[in-house]
Amino acid sequence: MLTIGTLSKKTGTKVQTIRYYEQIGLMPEPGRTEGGQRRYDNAQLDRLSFIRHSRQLGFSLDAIRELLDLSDHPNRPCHEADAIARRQLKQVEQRMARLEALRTELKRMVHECSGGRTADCKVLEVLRDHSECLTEHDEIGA
Amino acid sequence: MLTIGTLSKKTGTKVQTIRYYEQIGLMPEPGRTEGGQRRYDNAQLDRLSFIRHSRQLGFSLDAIRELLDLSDHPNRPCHEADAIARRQLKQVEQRMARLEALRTELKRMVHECSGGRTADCKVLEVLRDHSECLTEHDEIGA
DNA sequence: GCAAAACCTACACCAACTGTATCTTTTTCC
DNA sequence: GGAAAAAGATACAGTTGGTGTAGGTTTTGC
Repeated sequence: MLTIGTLSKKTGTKVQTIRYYEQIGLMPEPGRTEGGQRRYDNAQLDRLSFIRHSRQLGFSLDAIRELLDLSDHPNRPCHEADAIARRQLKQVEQRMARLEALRTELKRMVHECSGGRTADCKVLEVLRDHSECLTEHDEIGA
Repeated sequence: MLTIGTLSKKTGTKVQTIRYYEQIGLMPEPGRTEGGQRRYDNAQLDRLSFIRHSRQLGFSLDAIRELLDLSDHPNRPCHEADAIARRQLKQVEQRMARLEALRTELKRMVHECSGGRTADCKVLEVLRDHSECLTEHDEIGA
């Protein structure tokens, strides 16, 4: 029987986060002691590890919910899990492409800054004047 | 004299977002008509363009606040703006490195999935078993 | 048996918006 | 000029994925 603190250490998840996962229905309600404290078993430890690992791979909580559901039904065809992973891969590649463009632009800004007054600072100039922009970057957030 | 809708179209910013920027003090309070509607001038259009362009480059609203402040004081030395851009560049490079690792892992997952039952789905297996993991990916969020 | 550590609930807060409801102003068209 | 439609106003809730805090209870270790 594991306390929430032990689970927290074993999975690298904050205690509050575990309670949060329970609240949103991602983790099942665990058993309680007489005094009302949560106690977990190994199945729950595995489930939380699965969740954390998936989060580290960039899956959204919704995607993880789907994956857990698939994992709970071993007789269903596998292509759904594969599709989720493929979707995720596509997203990651899109993000990388966008970041690559931003990196180019930022490098240019930094290299052109000669260290004078802000009045003729290239960094600010580039930000002020969109037409200086070499790349198309119309999506926000990374 | 520009309406908020015109400003919205010209900068590709949602109307609500413009009002939100005003609320958090990033945009100044504009003039109003008799009836209470906002009216903007070109200076404000430029400022909003600056904000949007900076957001597209991944700067946080806090960083943009600093940059706007620098931009408002042309006699200050430029190295602060340069430092902000360098910080941003470093962040972008870190994100790219992390995404690169995730991409490798996801590719591996997708390629190994043979399309059988979820019981022996490689995608789920990888997520279940952290020890299969080729990369170190302990930071979350991208 | 008592202090300290770990736990409990409940709620507020973070970024950076977006969406909704309800109402008023402005524009457009006949 | 007057009706209808488009655009604007405020205020507040919701989004994602958590984190932080306050104030109280339970468990553990010596």
